[in-house]
Amino acid sequence: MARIPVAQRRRDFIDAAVEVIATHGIDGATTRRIAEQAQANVAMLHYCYDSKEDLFADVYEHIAGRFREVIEQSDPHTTVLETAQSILRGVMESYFESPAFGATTIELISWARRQHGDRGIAVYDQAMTIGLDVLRRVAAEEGVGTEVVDDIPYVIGALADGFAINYLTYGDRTAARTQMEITSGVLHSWLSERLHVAGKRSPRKQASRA
Amino acid sequence: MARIPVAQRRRDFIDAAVEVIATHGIDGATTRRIAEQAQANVAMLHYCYDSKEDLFADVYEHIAGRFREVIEQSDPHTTVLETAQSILRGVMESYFESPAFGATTIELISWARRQHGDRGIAVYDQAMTIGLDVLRRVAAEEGVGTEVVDDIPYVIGALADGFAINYLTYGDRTAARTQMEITSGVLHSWLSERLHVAGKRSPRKQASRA
Amino acid sequence: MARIPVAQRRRDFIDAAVEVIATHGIDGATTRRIAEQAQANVAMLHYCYDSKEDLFADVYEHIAGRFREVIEQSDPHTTVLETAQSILRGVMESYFESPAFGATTIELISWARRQHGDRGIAVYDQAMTIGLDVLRRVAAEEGVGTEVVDDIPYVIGALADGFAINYLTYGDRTAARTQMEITSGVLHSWLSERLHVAGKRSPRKQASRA
Amino acid sequence: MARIPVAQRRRDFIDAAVEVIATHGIDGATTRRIAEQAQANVAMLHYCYDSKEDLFADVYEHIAGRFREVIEQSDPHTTVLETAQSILRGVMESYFESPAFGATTIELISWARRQHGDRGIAVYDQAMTIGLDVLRRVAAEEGVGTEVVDDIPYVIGALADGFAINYLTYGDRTAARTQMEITSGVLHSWLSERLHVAGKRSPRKQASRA
DNA sequence: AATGAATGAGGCTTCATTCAT
DNA sequence: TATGAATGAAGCCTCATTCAT
Repeated sequence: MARIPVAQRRRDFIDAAVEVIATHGIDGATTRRIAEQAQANVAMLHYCYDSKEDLFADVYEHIAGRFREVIEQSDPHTTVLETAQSILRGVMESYFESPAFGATTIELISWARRQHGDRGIAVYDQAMTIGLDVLRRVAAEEGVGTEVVDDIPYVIGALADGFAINYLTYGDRTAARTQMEITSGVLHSWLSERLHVAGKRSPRKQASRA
Repeated sequence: MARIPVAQRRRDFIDAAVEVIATHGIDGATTRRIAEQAQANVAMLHYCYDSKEDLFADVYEHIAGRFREVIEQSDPHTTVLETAQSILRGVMESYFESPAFGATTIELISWARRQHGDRGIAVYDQAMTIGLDVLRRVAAEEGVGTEVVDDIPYVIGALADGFAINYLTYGDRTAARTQMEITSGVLHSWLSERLHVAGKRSPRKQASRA
Repeated sequence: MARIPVAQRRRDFIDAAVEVIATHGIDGATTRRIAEQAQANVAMLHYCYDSKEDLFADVYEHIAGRFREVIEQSDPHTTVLETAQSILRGVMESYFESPAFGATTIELISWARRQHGDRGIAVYDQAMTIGLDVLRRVAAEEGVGTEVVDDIPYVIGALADGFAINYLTYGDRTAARTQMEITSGVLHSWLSERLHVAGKRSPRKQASRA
Repeated sequence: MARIPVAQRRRDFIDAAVEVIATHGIDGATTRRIAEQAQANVAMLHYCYDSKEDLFADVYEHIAGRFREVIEQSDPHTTVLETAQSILRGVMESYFESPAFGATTIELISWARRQHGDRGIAVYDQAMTIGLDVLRRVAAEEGVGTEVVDDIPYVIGALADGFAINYLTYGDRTAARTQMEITSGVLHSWLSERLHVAGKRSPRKQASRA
């Protein structure tokens, strides 16, 4: 009935897919359910996307895009510590704001690993690389050796993923708020110590601490 | 075929399921594949388990059991810091030793959240509770206020889960070894600081630091 | 797009259909593919033809028309033997020149038999009748009894169809050239003998030889 | 219900497929229709065959097998002429006896050409080769140069295919009987002349006549 | 005359599960 | 205890066709 251009329809399907994946998981995200959620026909889905996998790839890009936004918005901060904190908080907040987004992210990571080995890594890597770039830029301005920041993206990622799994399992917003604080504190402790140690040495050449 | 008692058969199916879930994901873990991996018949599977879901529930318990073992083995340590470190390391090592175990865990967490909201929480909670008990016991012996350790299980869980996702995505053992060190270091920094702060105050009443 | 009159569009669709049927077979000849080949829109096809079946009926007529042309071009020859040879050769040459034409013919014969029992017969019959007319005219001029030629169209048809199937299966042009000679020789042998026998008898009443 | 072993079921499906292909053509031979004809379930079909294509491949072999039988039964005849006639008649009779067999053969030839280029050729070739072997053996016993028979299989094949198409189009058994006689006569005329010419030369070294 | 968007029907295939032996 | 055979439901996808512009 309502004649909607394909571009818009695609966006609808992506949103619908995020919702359905979050609720039913990757394997429960059937074309039927997604079409229903998008108030469309199963045939329509295949009019917009050649295959279900194509749709998922777009969902994947969509999710990755939101990560990029979150990370890049943390640019203006001045110190490495503040920037890292800002990125971690941004990511956790976006999980917090939209549990569907978080759940879908976790589901897609598994999906990507199985279906597209390299592709899954690529997007994950991309997020890491962008974070690293931001941090290095800040480090340079701060006069800190850029190698100091190399491990930070991994720690941020691990903490954020860990927070997400916990939040999604319990679904408790109050507890999640507290855990965001704790998680943030964990990053703060580690990074403060790390930067302090690095500061004592010559800013060049610094080995990663175990 | 050799007549195998049901109990043994069940164990075979659980092991087979772990392997298949790790390789093909939850959705790729079909009854056929699991039966094949267990060198059994599809009908046999339904002779041992009423439904696929029942089998998965058992798999879930099995995984939880292994976590319990890992945690409880960390009991003998004397300080809170050492105990926490030991638990985290133990969990990460078990992921590292058997990627199938790690992958299956991640898959099952999502599955449990969807299929058995409460049940998923129950098992997760159980692991947390056991960890907390161990830590409290140690804290009491160490003469530290037991509330200090309340947040530790969450942090250990988040760090371990984050490590697991990263490791499973990249599948790089060398990088994983390094990341185990980093992750361990993160816990150390946070916990040292936390315990130090707690020590300066009166051992009673201690707020979580933001 | 350029505004093309329906009549021209129809011709384009027919040509496109011939090409697509030859390549993908009757069942692979989808509206999409045909429209694509005709550089048109799927909806356009249904603007020109009410249904896919209608289009195929037109394709069928088109093919039949080409047969008529081939047969009628053999008119000027003077003896029955020469005329029959000319028709057979003409048909085989047209298969040889355009394998798409041959393949489509074979495909459509099956289609017509299934879809339009009578219609399929009609077109086949038409070609036979035209051939028969031509041969009778020549026979009359040659002073031979016209009944002698009654079976010739069937033999020509059978030999031509047999040649076509073989050629389309192997797709070997060199072999096909040789087989055209052989096929031609077969007709020659049979017809010479038949005409010789008929000549010896009274030109009236002649039984088909077993 | 009726618990039938897979081997038997497979045979049922093959028979059903022959029937359905004959009636609805290759493209009309859907799994549903075939299962229905075999009084089975669509899922049952996939229990016996991994895919529809696998079933068709078996149908193909089945058809080819019947051809082999027909050809090999013509072995005992003593002269090349009689043997060739016997083979041609045998093939035509089998078409005549079971129009479904004939129609399916024609349909499968197209299918094989499209789906399995080489495989289609292989079976066609096989039939030709077997025919050639039989003829050569007879020729040797008859003291005729074996090269004389090289073109005979092609001619038999072409005549038989041509007969089949005609018969299947008209479906007229009375006419078909007559046409079998005519077709047989065509082969007789050609072969007699050919053998006569070959006989006049030295029985060794003989070029194929155009 | 032309074309993007829409859809119900049906294609093949796989699934978890049950039945009969 | 064990296992071949059976099946309804549902998976993804493509088709011919129509609608609205």
